[in-house]
Amino acid sequence: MLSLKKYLTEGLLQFTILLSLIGVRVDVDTYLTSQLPPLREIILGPSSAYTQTQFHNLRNTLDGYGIHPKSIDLDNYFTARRLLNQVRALDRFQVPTTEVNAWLVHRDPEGSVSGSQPSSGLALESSSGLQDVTGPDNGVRESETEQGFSEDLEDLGAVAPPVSGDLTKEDIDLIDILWRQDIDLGAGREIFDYSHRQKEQDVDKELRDGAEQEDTWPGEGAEALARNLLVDGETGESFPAQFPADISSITEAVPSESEPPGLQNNLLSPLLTGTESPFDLEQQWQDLMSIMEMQAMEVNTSTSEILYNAPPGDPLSTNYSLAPNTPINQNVSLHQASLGGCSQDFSLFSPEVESLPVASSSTLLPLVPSNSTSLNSTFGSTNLAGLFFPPQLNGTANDTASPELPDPLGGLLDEAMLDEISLMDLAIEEGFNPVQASQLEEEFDSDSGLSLDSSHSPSSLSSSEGSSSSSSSSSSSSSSSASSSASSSFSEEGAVGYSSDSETLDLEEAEGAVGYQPEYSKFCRMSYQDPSQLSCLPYLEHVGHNHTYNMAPSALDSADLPPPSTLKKGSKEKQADFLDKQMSRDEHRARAMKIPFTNDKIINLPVEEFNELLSKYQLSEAQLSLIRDIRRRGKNKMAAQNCRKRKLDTILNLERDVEDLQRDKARLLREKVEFLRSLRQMKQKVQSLYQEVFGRLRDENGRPYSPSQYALQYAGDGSVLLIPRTLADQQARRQERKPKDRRK
DNA sequence: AGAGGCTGTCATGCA
DNA sequence: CATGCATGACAGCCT
Repeated sequence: MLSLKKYLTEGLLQFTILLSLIGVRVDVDTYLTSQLPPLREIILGPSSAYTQTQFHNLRNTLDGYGIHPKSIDLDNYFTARRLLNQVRALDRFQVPTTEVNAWLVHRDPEGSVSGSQPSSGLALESSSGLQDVTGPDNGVRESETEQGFSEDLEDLGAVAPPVSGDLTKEDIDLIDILWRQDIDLGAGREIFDYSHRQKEQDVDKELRDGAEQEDTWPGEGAEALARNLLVDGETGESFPAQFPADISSITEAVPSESEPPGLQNNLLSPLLTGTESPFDLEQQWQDLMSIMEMQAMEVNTSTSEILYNAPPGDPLSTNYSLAPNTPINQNVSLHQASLGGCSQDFSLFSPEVESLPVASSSTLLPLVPSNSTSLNSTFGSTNLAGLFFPPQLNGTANDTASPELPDPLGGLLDEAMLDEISLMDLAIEEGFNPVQASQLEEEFDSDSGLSLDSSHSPSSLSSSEGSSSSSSSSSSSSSSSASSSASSSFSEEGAVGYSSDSETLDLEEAEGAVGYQPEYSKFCRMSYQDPSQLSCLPYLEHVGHNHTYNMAPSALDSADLPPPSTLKKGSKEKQADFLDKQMSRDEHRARAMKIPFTNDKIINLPVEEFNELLSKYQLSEAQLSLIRDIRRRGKNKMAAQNCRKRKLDTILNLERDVEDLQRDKARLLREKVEFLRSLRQMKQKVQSLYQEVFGRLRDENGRPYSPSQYALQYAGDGSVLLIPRTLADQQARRQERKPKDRRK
């Protein structure tokens, strides 16, 4: 009853804490009275065999380490593991927060520019947070508030994770509601991880029609182009174009502008639709890992230049002044440039220029170079001209619209992949593989649902622990309650201990000579039988190798008790025989040699006392030799047991470390996917903004610049320059060589 | 009967 | 050098 009460309390507490942490209020009384099945399981005790160990969880320590698998204290171990797992699982909900906090360190407080500055329309700098870029919640807000986008280029790297702290109350409520709904459907918490939510939303974006999409993108539901799917040149992942809201926000920041309705379509014609071929998951995993490593370097080298090497000052407060030495454009400043309507701007583009953005039905992503310079590589260049102008704008671009090479990451980062990542993560985090998970699921489908935790520990699935956790090895047919009582009494009595001596041992003293004392007393006293108990078990067969140390006395009773008739016959003889058998070889030898003290003393006494003891008796040389051998063997026996225990602990720790590392790996991978997704979106936005700004530039005569002749480029001081394209191309080539040289 | 696990023991090295 | 500990290897026993 005590354990039952503890179990109930523990289960309810955990459940309540869990729910409260995610914002769900729990009225325990209500549940108690309503007798919902899961809670009834908690109250009355689960019937699943997996939860048997919970019953003898009498000492609930939270260390979770150093538990010998053969120890009956595995219950504690399992409980601790389960609690730890649950606690660990709690942080999953908050992971994005920590990430964002770390990334926002890069934010330059001086880098932002008031939205009133029209030029800052490059909008890389408007005051709204980058969080607008990513995250379903943020996506909603983006359309709602039309804040445009945000942050200077230095912050581009910070776009990946959502700022949980920025979640509005509505968002949180929505999350809670969704979670509660999905909990009923059996969805795990991971579903509500940010990546999952984003995944879902992305899936929605891809699969749903416009009507459904309005649910998540209320602000842009009317814009059909918003449903255009863009495929990232880097990852190949298709995703919905988000420019409409962004661009409209830009145009709001430019008061003199009226937004031509056709512009967005021009800018945002989809490159590809999200068609992915079936793929082998494992292969993709390997590909993903290798590719990501490569791309990590690429991103680090390329994006960091443009994202983080930008001058700390406001790049746009001084922007648009032409480079003084620019041979052709020395008189042209963006400050002086008049901003015309976008439609006009684009109509004034050269035919090559127009061909791309206008052709919304084209399979080529506008602004994404289809020649060798992919968006990924060009984005890293500080040369915005090489960056954002489509190949059609370049001199070479018009030659052949070579089909865009599929990005090796394409398809790997799609939603299915993300799901797999999360699945794997789930499996790892829960401590068992998916097969086991499904098996467990089946079992708990037919049994108790909430008691699954006891088997989350991978080690709990091993057979050795199955026999050690309870008395089930020999009396497995006994009911759970019976076994629990048996094992509980067993554990309480500590009936087994380590000594080959049949004498009553002072265990404290016996263990005093052993290094691993606390654990050793629990786990390594394997052969010791209390004489009082031995008297009840006169027919134990294995004297030297007692493998029954895990069994409860009752189990031993039932297993080893002879028929009553034989027991009645000469029980004293049998008892003596048993005791005789129970003695170890050394004890027999000691008895044969008439050693006047116990083997336990021989083994466990400190050297001084041992020598003192020897000096008290007149012992022959043979006796002394035997005594020393007994002492040596006894100590070595304990040492061997310690050694084995240590070895086992090491293995278990390594196993745990592997799990942790796998969990970290999956998490990092997930974060990376998120980051890449966000980065991709930012690239698109910067790209569109480039076109936006460039299209509105006018020379002294009020005419637009030809994209084939001019390009925007970042200068070292943070300003944005309009330079001739030939110059820009040269610089771009130089930029491309640098990393190669570094690699050499 | 054989495999595999558990235990004790020995040899050896180290402190 | 004696002692204790750690550990690999081996054998015996058990399931």
